[in-house]
Amino acid sequence: MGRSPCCEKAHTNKGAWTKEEDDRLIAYIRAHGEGCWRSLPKAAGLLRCGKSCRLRWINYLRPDLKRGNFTEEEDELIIKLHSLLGNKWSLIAGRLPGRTDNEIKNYWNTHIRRKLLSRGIDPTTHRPILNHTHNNNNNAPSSTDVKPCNNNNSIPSSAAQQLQEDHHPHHHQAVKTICFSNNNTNNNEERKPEVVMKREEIIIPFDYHQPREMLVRPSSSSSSSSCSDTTATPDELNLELKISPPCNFQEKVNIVRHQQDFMMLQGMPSSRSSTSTTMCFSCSLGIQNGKDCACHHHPHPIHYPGTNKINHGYDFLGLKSNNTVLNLDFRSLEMK
DNA sequence: AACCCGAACAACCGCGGACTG
DNA sequence: TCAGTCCGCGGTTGTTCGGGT
Repeated sequence: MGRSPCCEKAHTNKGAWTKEEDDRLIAYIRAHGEGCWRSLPKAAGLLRCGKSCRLRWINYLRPDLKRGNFTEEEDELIIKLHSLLGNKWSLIAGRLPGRTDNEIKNYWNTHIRRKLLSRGIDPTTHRPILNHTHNNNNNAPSSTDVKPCNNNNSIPSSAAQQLQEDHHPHHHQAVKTICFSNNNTNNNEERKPEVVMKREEIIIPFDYHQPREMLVRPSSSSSSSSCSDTTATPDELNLELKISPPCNFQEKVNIVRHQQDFMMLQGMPSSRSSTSTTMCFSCSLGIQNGKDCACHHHPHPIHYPGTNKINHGYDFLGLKSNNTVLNLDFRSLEMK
C-alpha cells in the first residue's frame, strides 16, 4: 500500500538539532502536550519532520529522562529482559524508568554485547558459546557461527533450549525442535549453518505464579519440516508465543528452580544457591510491583484501577490472561 | 601535528500495526 | 472491507570524540 511522505522533505532540516530548535520544541510541548507529531513542526515553527521531533523529544528532551551511565543493576536487568524479550527495546525500556529504547539499544550494541561475549555468552541467543559441534555432522558449525534464529521479532531461543536441556521430562518430549541441518551435500562448498524449527511446541516455563508455558511454534506451512528437512530456512520461521495458566505448586517450584539454574548457568545472580526458598522470576527481574510478583503461593485477583475489572488470571509483564491460553504478541503490549 | 581507528550515540529510514472514514 | 493516514518500533547510518601511532 502506498503512502505519502511523512513530511515535506524539501523544506525540512536534517541532522543535529540546534539549541534553538530544542527550545522551540520544549516550549511547544510544554504548552500543548505531546501528540499530533505530524502537525507539530509547523505549529511549533520548526523546519523538521514530525518523526524527527518525536524522536528528539522522546530520546533526548523529555524531562523524565535519566541521563548518565547505566548502573550494574541496570546492565543485568537489560540482559535478563533481553534474554526473555529479544530485541524488543521498547518493552525493555518500559521496565527501566528514565531510559529510552534508543538509548538501551545503543548501549546494548556498544557495551553489553561485548560484556556477554567476554563472559562466553552469545549475546543473541544468551547461550554459552561452545566449540563442540552439534548433531552427528562433523562439519556442522560451532555455535559461535550460528546465525541468530531470532533476528528481529522472536524471542531468543536460549531459554527454550536451555530449559529443553534441563531435567523436565514431561516437557522434554515436546521440545526437540532446534537442530543444525546441513543443507549442502556438496563437500566442496561452504557449509552454512541453519536452524530449523520442527512443528512442535517449545514450552518455556516461567515462574509458577506467572504463566507457566510459552509455546513457540512456527505457523508456516512447513509443518513437515524437520531436522533433516533441507527445504526450510530460517527466514520461514514464524514464531508465535502462547502463555497458559500455571501448573500445580510442585511443578511451579521446579520451574522456578529451572529458571534459577538457567540464570546461574549464565552467570546471573540467583537466589537458589543461597536459600531454599524461591524468589519468583518477576522479583529476580527486578519487577516487584506486586501484581507481577509471584512470591505468594496462590494467585490473587488483580483489580485494575479506574475500572470495575477484576482479573483472576495471570499477569505477565503487564499482560493479562484468564484461564484460557493467551496468545501473546509482544508488539501489542502496552507498556507506557 | 596529522592521521587512523574504534567507541559512543544521535538521528534517519523503512516497515508494519492501529485507527479512521 | 478497504484505502489512507499516523504513530511507534527496530535496524542502520552518520557524526563526533578520544586514544593510539
